[in-house]
Amino acid sequence: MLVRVITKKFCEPNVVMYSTMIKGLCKTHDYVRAVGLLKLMDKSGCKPIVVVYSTVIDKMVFQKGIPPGAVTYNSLIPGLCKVGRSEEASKMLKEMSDDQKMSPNVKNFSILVDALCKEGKIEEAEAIIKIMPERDILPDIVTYTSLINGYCLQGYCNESKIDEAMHILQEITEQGLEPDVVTYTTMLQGLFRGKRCEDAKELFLIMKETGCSPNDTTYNVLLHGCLKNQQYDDVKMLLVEMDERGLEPDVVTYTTMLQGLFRGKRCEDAKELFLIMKETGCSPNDTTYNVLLHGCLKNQQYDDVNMLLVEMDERGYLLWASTLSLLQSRIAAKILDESLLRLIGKLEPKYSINASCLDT
DNA sequence: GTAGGGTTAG
Repeated sequence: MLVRVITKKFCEPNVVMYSTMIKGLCKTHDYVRAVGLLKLMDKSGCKPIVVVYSTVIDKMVFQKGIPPGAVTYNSLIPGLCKVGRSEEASKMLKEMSDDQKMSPNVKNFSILVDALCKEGKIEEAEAIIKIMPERDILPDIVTYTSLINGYCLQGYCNESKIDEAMHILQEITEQGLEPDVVTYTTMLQGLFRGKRCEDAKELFLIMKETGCSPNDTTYNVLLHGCLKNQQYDDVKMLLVEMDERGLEPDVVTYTTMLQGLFRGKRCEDAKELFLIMKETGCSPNDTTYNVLLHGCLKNQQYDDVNMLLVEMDERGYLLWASTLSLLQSRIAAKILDESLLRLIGKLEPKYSINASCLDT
């Protein structure tokens, strides 16, 4: 296909190239290829994907009135969900189920369930799950994980939804479905969201007892949850476990931890963690340095300020406005020496017009 | 087809 040749030989195709090719395919009613190209475009991270998706979908279904085949259905249902048209996806899935020649599978249904849950339409998602067995399709662990996630997302404003998520987890386990690492991680995140740290720790133990191995996402969720809920003493424990399992926190996880420790006024722990981070070969980035500087300044820890500024300068990192103003106020108050101003001047953010905005 | 993340004044 042309797009593969272009990608291989020259460069990533841009949105104009994709759209032109997709339009051409639609003209010849080759919707299967058009949808295939849409998927490729989506994967490549081309931005206005939602608009193109909607255009193709409308051309196919609503203008031409072409009865979609199984392949088209399977591409269209996730497409409709992606652009927030889950009601149409729902209707399409019903049509598909009613058609004797086509048999939607658990994947088709799960995509819809997931989309509904993310839109907050839990009841509709549950209705879908209920009709699945009538069509001889059993919801699997992925289907239920999406449902649990749906409840957990609502737990932001309604903590009782977390209980409902736990209840579902218990129910499906009793039915003989085995929760996997994604299910547990989803539930753990929900429990932390509802500030239920003890329940989260207990579930984490159960998870490991049942032989489900936590992965790096699980640990990131745990670390984040513990720090947000001021459970500082668990951090070291979790880091040791990660190490034992050969998992390593990345720069975002370290920076999150540093920020959490500073917020809890655990400056010594934060400094120690920064050393560990460097020793393990995880390179701090500009956010890490700003978080560190910000944390030190707010906690009246001035010994390392000069060193951090020098390191930022060596790496070509800039100061955030908030960090800069903290520095300036400390200098004005004669807490920090004026001689720092020369260095700070080099690290001040410079504002410029982003040329790429003018490209299109 | 399912889970995660860092900046925002005193």
